[in-house]
Formats: sequence, structure tokens, C-alpha cells
Amino acid sequence: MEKEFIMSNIEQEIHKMWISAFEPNPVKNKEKYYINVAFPYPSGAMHVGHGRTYIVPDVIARFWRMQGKNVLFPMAFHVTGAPVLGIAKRIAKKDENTLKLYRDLYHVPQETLDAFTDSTVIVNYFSNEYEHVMKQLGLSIDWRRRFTTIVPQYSKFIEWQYSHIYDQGKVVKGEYPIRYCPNCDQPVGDHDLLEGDSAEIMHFVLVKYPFGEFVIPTATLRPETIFGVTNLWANPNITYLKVEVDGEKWIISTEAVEKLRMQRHIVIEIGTISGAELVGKAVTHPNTGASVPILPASFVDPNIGSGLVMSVPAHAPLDYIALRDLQQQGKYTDIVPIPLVKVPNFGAIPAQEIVEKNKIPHQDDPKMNDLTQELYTAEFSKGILNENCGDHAGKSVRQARTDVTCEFMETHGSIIFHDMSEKRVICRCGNQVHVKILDDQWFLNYADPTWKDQIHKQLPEVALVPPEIRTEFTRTINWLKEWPCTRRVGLGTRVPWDPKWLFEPLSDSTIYMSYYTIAHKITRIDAEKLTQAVFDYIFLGIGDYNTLPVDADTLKELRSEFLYWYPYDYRFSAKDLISNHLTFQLFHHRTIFPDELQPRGMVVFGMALLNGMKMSSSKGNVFLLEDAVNEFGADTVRMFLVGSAEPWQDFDWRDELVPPVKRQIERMWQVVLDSPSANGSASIDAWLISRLQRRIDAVTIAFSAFQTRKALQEAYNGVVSDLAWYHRRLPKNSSGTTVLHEVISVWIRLMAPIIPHTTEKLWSETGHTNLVSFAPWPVADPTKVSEAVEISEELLKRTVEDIQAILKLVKIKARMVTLFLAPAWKHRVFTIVATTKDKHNVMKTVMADVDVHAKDEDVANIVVQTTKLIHSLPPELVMAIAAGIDEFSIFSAAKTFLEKESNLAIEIVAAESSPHPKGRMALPFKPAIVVE
RNA sequence: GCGAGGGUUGCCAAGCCUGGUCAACGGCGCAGGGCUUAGGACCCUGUCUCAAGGAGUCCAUGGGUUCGAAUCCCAUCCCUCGCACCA
Repeated sequence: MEKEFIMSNIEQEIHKMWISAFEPNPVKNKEKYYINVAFPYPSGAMHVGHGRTYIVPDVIARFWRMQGKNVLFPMAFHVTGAPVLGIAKRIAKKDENTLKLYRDLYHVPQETLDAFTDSTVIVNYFSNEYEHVMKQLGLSIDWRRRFTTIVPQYSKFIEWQYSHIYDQGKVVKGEYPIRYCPNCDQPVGDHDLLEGDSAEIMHFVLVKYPFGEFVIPTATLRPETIFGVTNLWANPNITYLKVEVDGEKWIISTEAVEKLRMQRHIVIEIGTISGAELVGKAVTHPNTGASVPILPASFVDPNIGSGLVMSVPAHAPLDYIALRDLQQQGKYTDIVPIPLVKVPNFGAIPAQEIVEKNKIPHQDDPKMNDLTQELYTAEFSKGILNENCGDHAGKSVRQARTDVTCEFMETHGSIIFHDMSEKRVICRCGNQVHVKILDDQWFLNYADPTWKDQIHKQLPEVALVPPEIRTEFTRTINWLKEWPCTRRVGLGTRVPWDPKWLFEPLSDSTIYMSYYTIAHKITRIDAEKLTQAVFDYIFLGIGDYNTLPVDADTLKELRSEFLYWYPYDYRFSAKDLISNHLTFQLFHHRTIFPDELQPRGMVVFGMALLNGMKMSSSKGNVFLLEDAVNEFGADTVRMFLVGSAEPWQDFDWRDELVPPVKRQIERMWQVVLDSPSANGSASIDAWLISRLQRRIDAVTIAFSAFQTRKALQEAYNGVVSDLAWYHRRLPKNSSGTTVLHEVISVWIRLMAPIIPHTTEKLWSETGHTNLVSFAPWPVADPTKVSEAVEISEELLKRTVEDIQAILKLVKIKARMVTLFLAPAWKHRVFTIVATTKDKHNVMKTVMADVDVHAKDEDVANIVVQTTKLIHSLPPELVMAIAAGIDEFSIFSAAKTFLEKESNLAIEIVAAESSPHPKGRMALPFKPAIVVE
């Protein structure tokens, strides 16, 4: 049968056969298998990195479906959140970068792009694109269950979920620092920033120095150095404000006033004082009561902290230089740095040392930042406080920092002051962004020890792939604290008890896997009727369905469908979600659902690279999935992504590696379509069938363990290499025997989860009327496994290799090859060595056993050789050989084959019947070979 | 810095848990041969060094345990991911 292979035509044809094929409904007494994937946020087109995330679960779904399970694989779209709002705004403003991305990279048609000023148009467009590409890839998704997270029914579901959590007291109100633009009067996310998106919110400690009736606060990240303060710095060129902060009189910079106000402090301006006026005066050290002078420094930035700085010249290079400069002018010469921290590889005054070693001439030297960082890091990681630190002496810097902070907050009125880590953090509107404390923010209280404890107890029940990630989950559970679960802007569901807030996107997608089970049916119900009690009945079985606003039959149907599918069996997601989403969903399942409905397992994916580089839409380093499918075909893309790495490993899409994969599929196509002409039988048939059983087992085990790459290697490369040896061993004019019909039928099915289109077509081409997608998975038949046949082929394979190795080395023109087979007593030695557990007495056992005439040969040497040989063979093979092997008949039967392979005459001789000295080299499973 | 994972022969990548089956699976690339008008594809062979089927050196670096280590232990260096209001 000669048939041209055009992948795209086949794929289109097959997609028609699959319409509505993968829409499972509950079937009584049929075992279900429910898998799901973290749903996409459709703000752009899919690239090949996304491909694997959805292809691997599909491969697994297809495998279990062929195993006879009722498999549910649903998909939905997560459109909650703020990023699309930003995108829509940028498109409305005709931002060139954004337009370029969407027009040129994502190929969005102009008229659609024009409508992208509406964020819902964006998510709808890309949701449809996602579905289109997923269908092209042949994903066996039940599309009836598709939904988005802003449909009214889903919002009702979120309200139901949170009302329960709220009632349990796990949603609490608190305050939280966020980036905020005073001009827009809104929180700013990364995507809203014009500049400074790498800036973090830093938490400074405000140390207050009494100054007459005032206090002068200084902001520091290193409160433990308070003991080494020698002076304060004030900028003599600016004017400070006298203010009243929460009833206390402070002196701070103008810039600090607004920041304090945004951090919930009441600030009243009462006067001014120039920096120059402050210089020369002194404050009181809050701890020691010592007098601390205020010195002038032009480097003090009114925009950072309070606009006044405490100086620790022994440990802060900048402070040291500033002081040195003044002292070189003969001023303040009585001030000496106070060393506080002992650091390995540094002397007593590290700041001085590092500045002098690097010959820093003045404060503005560009190296200053790096040096400061170097010293701070060294002190933080390895520093120990010395005897100048009072009660804190002997503590690590890390420890002392926490302790001193607590101490100062309790006894000296210190407060936490939040500020950005970079000076310029600019909102899209052009204004400076500050830190604002939201005081009515809602939090999920993951810090609740009872809740945490429940998750810790449950985690061992959850199957995790790969197992190494378990420790990361454990750590995440410990590390999670209150999570702000609401925000002001974006798409999403309103908080029922506080409607000015919306649920934040990570918080509204924690138990949606349960919603899939009823998603296709709940759309029939008017959202107004979806009360708390309705969901209570569907998901918890609570209440009387006769008294609810939805009719009883529908309710019972939804309830039973949910119970049929739930709990889910496996959830797939990328590894970067362990520290939030994947752990959150454990918390939420635990607190909503009973024991028997908790998540059963998770598979965590590695990251995606493109030609060795990180994939990034903004940098243009992406390859769109749709383009890949059009260029190479869906099956090629699938097989490449499955074959390049196991799911949990990082994978790299390398352009040059893709075409060879397509050729492999074409090769399979050819082999399968050539097979019907095979006829007759051959002695090698039994071997091929035996090997096939092992391949079936290996593939089955690999798929069961989510080792899709290994499964592919066994299913493809394994079968191909078996077929290669089989063809080599066929009689001269045979191109295949009827055994191929069986092999081909199995092979198609083993490959079906990975390349479903090609195999579906091949399945029907080879005369089947059902879909291979639902064909029974092959089962290995142990009665078809023949150890003896496999060993004899192994012996031939090794011998052929050895003959060829020798032919290559030998200088003479060979005429013939003689094989000398090891005598019976050597086989006896082999068995003894292989089965004797006490390795030290092997020689004794052998000498006692082997009969006398053998002893004029070098028995000891043979034992050594045999031991070496045994070490170099797989243990199963060794045991099989030890059990007995008839080499003479194996080689006799394969004489023609050996002659064909070597193109030489072959003679097979028992070593003991020949005087040839080389014959003594013969070992079991390793005949002596003489070429002449 | 903290937490998790990882560094294998030109490249990608198995093996490591359960030490000898490891010169180390498989794929890619490269070289030679076959096939072909030619190219591609396909098939065979080779791809650390020396060599009658063997030997030597090798699995980030440096030590250690062991009869024996890519595999176990210790130290060091390097890479990736996460560190929160964001999908």
C-alpha cells in the first residue's frame, strides 16, 4: 500500500472524526479518571512553551482512556485580574510596543485590535484562539465544560466559597503596604509602571532621637548598628519641616510628610527649620543617653526615609568617607568609629578597611554602591556582634536585627517605615509612586496554625510527581502567612460582604476544578437562583433539594455528577506555582470539602526555553504554537515536546531538532502501511513477539508514572530497533512475515497517546472501524515471552559485534571465521561463579567441582575471566545463562545468518575438539573467534 | 541573603535513591560507506586515547568511605526556579 503522508490533511480529517468524542458523562460502574491543568490567562497568543503544559495531560488522558477509564479533561479560561486592563489602556493610547506585540507577534487582525480598547474583547478573542489551537493540537478536551471566571454562575460559586471561608473566620481584615499612585488614587501593579518595576517595598525601622521637645527620626535597614552611631547627618542645603506626627513633634524632610500620611499617620505641619541650623546641635542616643552631634552631609537625600540619617562610620562605607572628609578639614576630630560587628576576613573597622583597600577618593565614587553591598552582605551572613552591643553581644547580625527591632518598637517608640528600594518608581500617569498602607484590606489567614496543621497532615496523602517537590510544598505551607485576597481594580467577583472589593485572581481560582464537573449544566440555571443553599446541596450534600429555588431533578443530577468525578486524580501545573496556587488549592479544598474529596495528586512541570533562551513575549523570543503546528504538524509538535524531556524537567525548543521528529513519524507511517504485504513466517518471529511484550510493559509502566519521554523512547525507538534486528534476521528474500500484523497493531496503540492523528489514520487504514483513541490498550502476554529465544539472539548479536570488531582490527584479508565454543566444564564454572554468594571461596568451590582433565588448562585464569564477564552482563541474563544454554544449536541454526553478516564462511567448532590454541579463550556466551 | 532543584562524554539528555550490568541508554550534530542523475530522505559503520574482541583515562572542583564510586559522605564553585498581592 503506497499512500502519501500529508500530515496537515490527515489532522484535519481526524479532527472531524473526533467531534464530540471526548465529552464524558458519568457512567455507572465505569471507573473515572479526572485530570485538569492550571487554566490559562488569555492575554496573548499561545507559544510552544504553553504547548507542553497542555499536551502532556492530554497524553496521559489518552493513555488512561485506552486503559478503559472514563476520562475527564476539561478546560476553562482565567480572565480575572488587572493585566488586560493595562493592555486595553495602552492600546487605547496607541502605545507602539503594545501594538507591535499584538499586531506583529500575535497576528491580531487590525479590526480586532481596534476593539482591544475593551479588555473583555481581549480575553474573549484569546480564549477563542486558545480553544482553536488546542483543538488543532488534538487535545481531548471536553469543550462543553468551558467557562470563564467572570460568568455570573461562576461568580456565584466564588461568593459561595468565600462566604463559607468568611464564616469560618479565615478571611480577616488587616493592613498592608502596597505600591500606590497618589495621583491616580489607585494601587499600581507591575504592568502599570513606566519606570522602576524592579523596585521592592523595603521595610525600614524608624529610630527616634530625642532633640529637645522634638524627636529626629532616622530610617535604617540595619537597626542592630544603633550601638555604633557616632553622629547624625543632616543636609545643610535643604529646609526641614517641624511637624506633629500622631501627636509627637518630629523634624523631617518635606518629602517624608506625604509618605507618612500614606502610611496612616496624621501629620500636621507646625514650622520649618533649615538643615544648616540643625548642624552642630546634638540629639540624645535613645539607648545610651549619650549626646550625638548632627553633622552636615550633602549626600543626604530628602526623598529617602525621613531625610535625616544615622551614621555608623565603622560599618557603613559612606558614613566613613563623609566623616573622613570632614576630619581632613580638621573638623570633628574627636569622633572615632565604634566597631560593632566581627566579620571574617575583615579587621575591626570594616568600612574603613574596604574604603582604603579600594582607594576610594570621595563619596561620589561609582564603586561605592558595590562596596556597600559587599560589606552589608558579608556582615549579614557572617557577622557576629561584639561587646559594644550590650545584651546583644555574641548574636549573629541576622538574629540581632530582629531582636533590636522588637526592642526599639517596644521601648523607644520605633515604627516600621515603608519605602521603595529605588528612587524613581513612576506610574503610567507620570507621577512618583509611594507606599500606601491599605487598612481595610482582606486577607486569607493562611497563618492560622490549625489550618496549616491540617494541610501538613494531608500532604502525605497527596501523590506528587516528581517526589522531590514534596519538601518545597512543606516549606511553602510553613512559610505562607496572611495573603491579601482582594483588590480594588480588575475583572472579577465582588466580595459579598464588602462590595467595594474584588477577589484577587489567585484567590478566586482555588477550587474551580470542582466547578468543571457541573460547568456544562449549571449554565442552564439562572445565576439569580444559585443561592448559598443551592451550592451547599450540590457540593456538600447539605439541605433538602425540595425547598430550593432550582428544580429537584436538576439538583440531584448536578450533585451526582460532582460526586462521580470528584475528587480529581491529578492536577498539572508549572513549578513556579508551588509557592502560591498549588498550595492555596490544598488549603481551600481542605476547608470546603470533606476528607474523601481532597486532591489526590499533582504533577509539576519544568520551565520552557526557546533555542536555549528563556521564552519571553515582551522580548519577542517566542515561537507561537499555532505557527509550529502549521509548519510541522500537530503530531510532530506533540512528539517533539513529549520527547525532549520528562514533564518535570526544563525543556528547550530547538528548531533544528524538530524536523527529524517529523521524519520519524513518516517512517512509522511507511513501515505500518508496508506491513499488510508481509506473509509467511520465520524463526525470528518468536523473538520479535517476545520483545514486543517487554515493550508493552515498559511503555505501560512509564505512562503510569507520567514518564512520557521514557514511554516514547520505548514505544518508538524501542520498537524500531527491534524491527531493525528482526529484518536483519529474516531469510534472504523475505521483507516481513505475518507476525508484523500483530506488531503493527500494538505499535499503533502504544504510540496513540503521543501522536493521535497519525495513529488514528493508521488504525483505520489497517482495517479497524473503531477509533484508536478508544481502542483497548495492549496487554503484555507473559506466555509469549521466551527467555531462551531472547538469550540466543543476544548471543548472536554480541558475537556478530565481536566478529566485526576483529575484522576491523585484523590486518590480513580474511577468508573465513571459526567460532570455538566453550566446553561444558566452563559452563559449569560460569554457573558456580554466578550463583555462589560467598565470593571469597569461589575458587575453592570451583576446584572441588570441576573434573580433573580440565585442570591442565588454567582454571584459575578462567575463573577470573568468567567473573569479569559476569560483571559485564545484566544480572537477568547471567542467571539465564547459568541455567543452561545450548550454544552449539544456536550457532548452527544461525550459520547462514552469520555468513551473510560477515560475508565470510563460518565454521562452528567445540573448543575441546580442536588443537587450536585460540580455542582455549572460549568462554560461555563468548566464543573464541579466529579470523584467517 | 533565604528556600527548592540541578551541574554527565561536541550539543540535548539517561543513569545517581537501591555502589560492580558504565566508555556510560537514546536523540542531535559530525565523518565514511551504500542507495541516487544530483540533493534530500533512508540503511550501515564510526565519533576520549591506544589496541585481535582488550587496556588506559573519564561523569563541575577538591577531599573521604569502600576490594570497587558518575552513583554514598564532606567542602568549594557555578546554574535554574520561588521569595507574595502577581498571572
